[in-house]
Amino acid sequence: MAWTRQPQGEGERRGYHHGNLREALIEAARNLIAQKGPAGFTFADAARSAGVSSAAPYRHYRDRDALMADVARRGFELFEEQLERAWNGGKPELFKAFENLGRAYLNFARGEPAFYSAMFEAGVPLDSDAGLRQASERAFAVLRRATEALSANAPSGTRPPPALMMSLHIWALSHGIASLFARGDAGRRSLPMTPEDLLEAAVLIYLRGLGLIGER
Amino acid sequence: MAWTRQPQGEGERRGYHHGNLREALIEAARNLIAQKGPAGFTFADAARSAGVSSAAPYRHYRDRDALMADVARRGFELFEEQLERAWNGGKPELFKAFENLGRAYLNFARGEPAFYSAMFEAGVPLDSDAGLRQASERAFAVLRRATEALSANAPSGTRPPPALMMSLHIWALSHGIASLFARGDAGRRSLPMTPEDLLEAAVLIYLRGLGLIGER
DNA sequence: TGTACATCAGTGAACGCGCGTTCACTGATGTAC
DNA sequence: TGTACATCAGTGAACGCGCGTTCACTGATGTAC
Repeated sequence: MAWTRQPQGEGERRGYHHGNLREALIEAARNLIAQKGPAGFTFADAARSAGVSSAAPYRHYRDRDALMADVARRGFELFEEQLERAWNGGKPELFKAFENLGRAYLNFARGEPAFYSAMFEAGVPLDSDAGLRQASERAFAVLRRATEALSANAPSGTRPPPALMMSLHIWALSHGIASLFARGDAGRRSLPMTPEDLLEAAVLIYLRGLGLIGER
Repeated sequence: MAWTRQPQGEGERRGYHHGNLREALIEAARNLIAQKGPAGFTFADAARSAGVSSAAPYRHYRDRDALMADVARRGFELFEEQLERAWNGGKPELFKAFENLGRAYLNFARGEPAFYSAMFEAGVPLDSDAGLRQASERAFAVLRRATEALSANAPSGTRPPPALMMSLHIWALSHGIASLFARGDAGRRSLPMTPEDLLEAAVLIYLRGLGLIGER
């Protein structure tokens, strides 16, 4: 295994140079946020948790905020990846793929509470970093493409609904349900059904309201 | 003005006893959060900002978390009040009142970013305090009553939709739009329309999907 | 209505601790020849 | 292929600062008689 420059195995002893400290700091922050909330770690904590001296992070980040912004960026990249995989180009069937997309949103909030709060709640300004904004936009673009496919597929005779508006509605709906009921941390509210069922029902009603699916 | 025990005017000089430190600490926290984000203040900050020594808050709160929980509780109380006033018992007309309710949700997120993040994003566990949970439930109950009125008003011949589910859908939708596009802090995303228009359109489509309003 | 006393809600000084940040340094890596 | 050197990414010691928390205290308020 010599084709990666610094194969940093879990148990391996590292030398003077860490080799992948940037990644390690993001990973450390992610764990600490998951344990203690978005406010629950310091720059020094992250260094300690990555196993380096408290001065080392300054080689990579200006301060804690810069690290947080990078955590958010990584979060959006993973988010996009998971949404993309769930949507899968609309296969095997448009509505089924759309449902998978919604589930992926909820799963992300549940499985990655640290990324989720860094991305949406920690108060990281989107324009603090160009890469962050782009990553965020790319994730939303997956949703946008999906609603475009649905809109283009509107029954003949009906006017196809505007895809941008649809995607914003679906985004807000998924986001609301994820934030209130599906998040994987202490802020989650309990619910007399699964978040997935709640979301699916809402989407069905919404699509019916648009005339994209028939009456019950 | 002697009927309140400690009329604590803005410019007035206070004596040894503050008289209303609890309120002042909540107010201080609210301002500090609004300025510097949910993580942006310390217990000592709050004391300083309220004009008391750093030991004084311990007479009222065990620690910062307890103060935050109380901020969230106050937030829910104000939220309930504003929602209730907007709904106004469904007057003058059900759908108009329902629209007002949605607008009040967005207005709260916009006008009270500090309360909003303490209530929904700061990671305060709802069951950290019984009063907090109740305040949260009372706010939601306003929404619940509104959807019940709408459901009870369903056109004859159609089966009235379940009000609980409706209220959860509307809540999630409002919350998603508020969190993503209407919040009054740095996390807000820009939008090619007003959040109000986006929400109104979504609600109309949703109600049409439920058969509560006719085709366009 | 006055007085004595208990209780309450503040003060301010003190403490230990860990954070953020800087600095001269050093070991490891990359590269020019 | 070796060697010299520049660059890079770490160390660890040091610092000042402010936070959280405790404590004995004290001034103000409430109340019993």
